[in-house]
Amino acid sequence: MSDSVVELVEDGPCRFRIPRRAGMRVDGVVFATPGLLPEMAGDQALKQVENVAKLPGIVGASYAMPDVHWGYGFPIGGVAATDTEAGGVVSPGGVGFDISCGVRLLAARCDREALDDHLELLMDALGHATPRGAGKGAVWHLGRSELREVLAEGARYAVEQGHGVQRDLDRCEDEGVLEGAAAEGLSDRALQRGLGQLGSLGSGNHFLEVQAVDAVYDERAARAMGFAEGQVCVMIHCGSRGLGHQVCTDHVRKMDRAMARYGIEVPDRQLASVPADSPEGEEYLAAMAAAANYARANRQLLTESARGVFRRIVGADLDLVYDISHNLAKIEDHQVNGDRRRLCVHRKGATRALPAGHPDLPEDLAEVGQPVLIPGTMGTASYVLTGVPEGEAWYSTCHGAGRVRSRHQAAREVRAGRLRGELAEAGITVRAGTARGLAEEAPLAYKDIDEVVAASEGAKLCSKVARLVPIGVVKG
DNA sequence: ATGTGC
Repeated sequence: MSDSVVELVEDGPCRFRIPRRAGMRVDGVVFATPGLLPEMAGDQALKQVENVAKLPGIVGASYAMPDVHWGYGFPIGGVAATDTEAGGVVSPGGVGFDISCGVRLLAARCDREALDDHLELLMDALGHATPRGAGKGAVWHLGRSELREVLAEGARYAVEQGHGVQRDLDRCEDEGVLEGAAAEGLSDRALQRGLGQLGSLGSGNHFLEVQAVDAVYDERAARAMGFAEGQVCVMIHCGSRGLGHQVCTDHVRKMDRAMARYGIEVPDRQLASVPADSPEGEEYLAAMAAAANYARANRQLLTESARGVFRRIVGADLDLVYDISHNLAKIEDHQVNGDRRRLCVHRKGATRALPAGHPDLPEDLAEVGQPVLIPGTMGTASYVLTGVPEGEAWYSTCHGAGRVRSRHQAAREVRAGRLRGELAEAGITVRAGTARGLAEEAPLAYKDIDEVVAASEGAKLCSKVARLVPIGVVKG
């Protein structure tokens, strides 16, 4: 089909536009440098940006972040907001299978020199204390009633049960709990999968990493966030495991059937969606919130197990810098053409980035903005950014490096043993789940994180606070 | 991402 070629117009620094044409309700906007545009053979990411622009009720534009790549229905690295008061839809594909997958950063009360003598011991202990791998759990074995509490109350319930401190809630997005969660709406299969996985990493690109602050670009922000150059940090990247996956599967199926009743047609079945304020839409948002709460509690429990290891081996405590999701739909108020509107903002592989002065920020971050946590790959840097007042795309930015090689292709090209050696030479020690998993996550399978962050900053989506480098990696 | 694919 000739119309499958996407027209892309250069439209300012780090910015391309996909002009509106037949069926599109808004433009597509791709924040990237030419070198970061998807070029993997068969990569349909830009076509997906165009498809998303056809969703009922979409406002602004169909946005793509510099780490954009091909995903289920929506591209990963996509942001789309719909007007809930004007028939705007919600789509599970706009959130992704790993609901509320996200990143949490902890600052250790020690500098990197403190690890010199016992890094291997520390990594062995972290590897031992961190359940991981497909289908594997869990730090906390739950009963059914406890699971319901986790789904309703998220990290707040974990902290109430003694797994954490008040600051863990103060520094978590939504203070640790997304309101409006309804565990009753979850299928028995979703609940069953959630029972045995709370406090586990999963697999793929999920990790727990010991890092050091390598450079600080914004001293004032770093101080307020709670870290300084040379300090040791722990970054945890994981999500809602099998439970979130099952919630997505269940609701894609339901919406696929319900769509016709609302007169909704989408260019790709993977974009299955219903009005956000319809019974099916509200049911999805409530189930999604429950999965998001599970993800936050999951990261909270992994935090507690890492804390135990750090106290025992290093004698240092870990303080939460922030916890932020990059796979979520949220109901948010925004200005649209001069009017305050209630939007359903889908961020899939994209991170909320609130600027200084935003009312949703905790008091001690009000003057510097929300920490935006961007994981690199296991051989490369990670970043802490913050939102900026210009913040287009409903205050959103990138979420990571973004894949450029498929898992299959990476596994074919990379030998795990050799990769492990290269990482060791670079001073990075790895505790891997499987050799295959390690190869699939090799740095060469991803875009250059430094370029992605530079493009995000160049597009005025965020501003750099600090760069972190890996020391030890626990891989799923 | 995922008890790794209809």
